[in-house]
Amino acid sequence: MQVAATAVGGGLPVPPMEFCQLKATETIRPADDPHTRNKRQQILEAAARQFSACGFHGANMRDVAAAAGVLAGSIYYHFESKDALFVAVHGAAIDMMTNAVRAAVAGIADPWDRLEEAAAAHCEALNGDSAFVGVIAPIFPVTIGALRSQLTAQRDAYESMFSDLIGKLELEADIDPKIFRLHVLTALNGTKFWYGPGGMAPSEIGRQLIRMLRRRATRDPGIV
Amino acid sequence: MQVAATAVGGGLPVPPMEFCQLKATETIRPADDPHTRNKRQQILEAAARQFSACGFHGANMRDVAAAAGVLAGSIYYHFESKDALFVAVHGAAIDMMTNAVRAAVAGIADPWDRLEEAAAAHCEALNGDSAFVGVIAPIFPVTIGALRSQLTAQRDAYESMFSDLIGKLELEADIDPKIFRLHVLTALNGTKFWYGPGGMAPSEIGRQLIRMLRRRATRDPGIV
Amino acid sequence: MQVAATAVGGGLPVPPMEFCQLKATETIRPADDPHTRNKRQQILEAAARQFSACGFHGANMRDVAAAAGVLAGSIYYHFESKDALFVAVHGAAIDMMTNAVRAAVAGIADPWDRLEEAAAAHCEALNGDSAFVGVIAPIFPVTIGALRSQLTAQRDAYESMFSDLIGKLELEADIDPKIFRLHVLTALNGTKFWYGPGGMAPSEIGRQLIRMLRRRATRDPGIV
Amino acid sequence: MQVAATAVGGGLPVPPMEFCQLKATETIRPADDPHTRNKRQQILEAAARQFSACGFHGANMRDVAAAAGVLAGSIYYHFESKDALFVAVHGAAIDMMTNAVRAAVAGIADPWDRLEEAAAAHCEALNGDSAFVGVIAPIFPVTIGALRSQLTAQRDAYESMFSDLIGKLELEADIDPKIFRLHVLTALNGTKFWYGPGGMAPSEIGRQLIRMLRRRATRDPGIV
DNA sequence: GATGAATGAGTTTTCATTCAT
DNA sequence: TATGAATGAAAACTCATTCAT
Repeated sequence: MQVAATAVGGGLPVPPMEFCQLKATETIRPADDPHTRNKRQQILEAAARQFSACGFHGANMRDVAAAAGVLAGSIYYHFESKDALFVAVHGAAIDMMTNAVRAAVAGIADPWDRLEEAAAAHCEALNGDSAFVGVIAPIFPVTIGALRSQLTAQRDAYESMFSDLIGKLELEADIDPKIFRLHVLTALNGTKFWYGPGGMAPSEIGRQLIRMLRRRATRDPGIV
Repeated sequence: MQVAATAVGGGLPVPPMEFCQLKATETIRPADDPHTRNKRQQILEAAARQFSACGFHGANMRDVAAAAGVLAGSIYYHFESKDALFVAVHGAAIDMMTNAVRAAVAGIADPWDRLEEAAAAHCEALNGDSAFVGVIAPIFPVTIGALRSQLTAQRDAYESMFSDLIGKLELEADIDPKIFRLHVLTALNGTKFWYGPGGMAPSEIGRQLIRMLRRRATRDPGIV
Repeated sequence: MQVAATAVGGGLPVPPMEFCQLKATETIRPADDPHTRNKRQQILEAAARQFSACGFHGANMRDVAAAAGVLAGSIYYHFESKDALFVAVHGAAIDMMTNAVRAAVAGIADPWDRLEEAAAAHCEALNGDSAFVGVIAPIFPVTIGALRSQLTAQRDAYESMFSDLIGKLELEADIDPKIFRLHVLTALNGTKFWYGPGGMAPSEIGRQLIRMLRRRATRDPGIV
Repeated sequence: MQVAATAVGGGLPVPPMEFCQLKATETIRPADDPHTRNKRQQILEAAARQFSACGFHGANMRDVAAAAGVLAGSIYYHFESKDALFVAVHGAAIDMMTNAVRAAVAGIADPWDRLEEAAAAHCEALNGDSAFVGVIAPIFPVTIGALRSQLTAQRDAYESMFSDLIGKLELEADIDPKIFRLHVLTALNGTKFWYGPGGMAPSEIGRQLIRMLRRRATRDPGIV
């Protein structure tokens, strides 16, 4: 199931609020759904959707529970607290993206090609069919102090992959690789706010970003 | 007073939570402060800081009030609701940024130079000394449905400036100007999540982004 | 209004549970009651009754609120938390007892007489018409760690009055004054569990305890 | 394992909360422990410790279960409800104390000596090495209505032993035997709130109370 | 006998909002 | 204009209890 923002007014659109407004019951999957592995997983997925759509503070446990087909109290059998649930979702999302990116770059040699594949995979995971990983992007600013260190730790390993990828590029002397990496990642994450179905495919959007940054001189020095 | 995120762990850092943890009283300016223009303005500024730091749902009226040196109930004389307060802050921020960008590009002819100045101004306003406009970036995902249309309307005029700026560029054929614009704006806004004092200046960070994207062929065709 | 335990079965009775079972509405005093000083005081009194009757964990904020004629949320305007409310009640109770005991011993010279008056006052305050001070006795065992230090501090001053009173007695050599004080105070507090109207007056019960302990040899050596 | 209150600040100390703060797992005895008789007994003991330390409302089934090495649901195979569990613990405690007191006074003739031995035994059982009987004292005030009659019934037999013991004393005419008994029992129970290891032994504390009350005239008229 | 998973009513607490003064 | 006090709905979380396995 895919929930995506539709660009409104042609500009940088405000993000999708569908879940926040959706009656929780509409998103309940029946217990016998073949895709249902177990309750913990269902809760994790429901939480991913709610956090994705509403942010940490905007999401509430009752809606998560309803979306997972359980009562609010039942979540606490599986997760210690809202914080812990968020950390679990975030960790799972990071894991998925790590796997996706790793698989995407495997067997590719050219540094710019590797980065392009990584960006495509990141964007695809973030906006693709599962959209489980939506938490990655939007919750940044509503994260509370207590969660910071845990989330940072989870992200570090993921982002070091991009550091490595970018470290292999031959960037112009006036480009700081760290600034480069941060701009790339935030632009990629930013797609969560404006991507909508019907337009360019997520992976292609990711690719475009890297192509914009790829200097012709580097890419195809002979012609220039 | 400036509150900025410090990059933690070398990766994409979680954003600054200083305001959320600051005792409200510490941010109260005495009513006779020479900088105090009036209560409405003070509330607006306090709200900008809180919304910036905590997001829409994470911020609360009592802290805004305390930071403005009034009681919670008093806000309602000046603003109809939390939503209205947010829209007012957002509108004021957009106005400031519009002015800043307009002033920055005035008198500059080259399209890429114009974009670079615009990006520098955007970044400076977002992360600079006043940082009033912080609301622009982080609260996207926690915005509730009822606010969407109002916020979108406020943004449209601002973003059309960037549309115009980018429309003047001679982009490669395989680059979609709309995707280009969205990537630029989200990357620029993303600086809110990782910029910290002590590193590169905000305006230089904005400039770097455009320089990364500026094709040598386009910028300086004679040499290539 | 007085709520007291009635001894059941002739033994050490379990304490009164009337308040726990009473419908909250039955204890609401109308807002125009002449005895009503203000809401904070009313909440304090209602809390004293609930904590007295049910203990710290057994009492709940909703019942306290209802008994004070406000909604549960309103309590938090006056008190930061349940803990803080309890500490406030406890402190007020200690103050009342301190005053009562101080007044009772004023102008009396004989050490045993002074202790007897103090015991009478303590018992009277604990079980008398107001019974506000009921918290003193029963909540001991349900006190949570975080409250311990605050409650202990409040008690120390009060109990040092008894230390002083007892220090003036000429106790037999084999009687430890500290053990003596602790036995006296717990016995006095214990009356909260078994005192009931219709029997001996509280002050007389307190007096009896001291008389039981007062050695004839000490009191009236000439006759023996 | 013994958990006792340490007097804090020199006054009537708030009671021990060690168990409430102890991680449940730390108190689990492995199932093959030679001291383990059976699960029911383990649950009873764990419950005694929790109720003792936290009171009826403050104790919770999950901690009792963890301390007994079972899951919360499993308790319900052995006991119908939390109330029933409490009644069982209370009954067992009363039985132990009854046996202890009966054994202590056996073969002793002098009424005051008999009472002194009974008090020593009561205090020893309450604060001694096993301290299983801790429930006796502190939960009084948090007992809920439904339990009253059952608890009272269990206590009656125990307390009638003290009635008998006291009935044999030749008390002064102005001392009411019932008041005397109640003061003695509550003072004895009160030791639970202030006794701590390192000071006087529990049995000696009990003895001291009786010695304080034992009139020299009555005890040893010839000498005086 | 025991467990894992859930329940649902209840807990304390928060917070946007109102309103008489 | 601003405040002190209150509201009431909703939040996160707890906990005794149930029940199929």
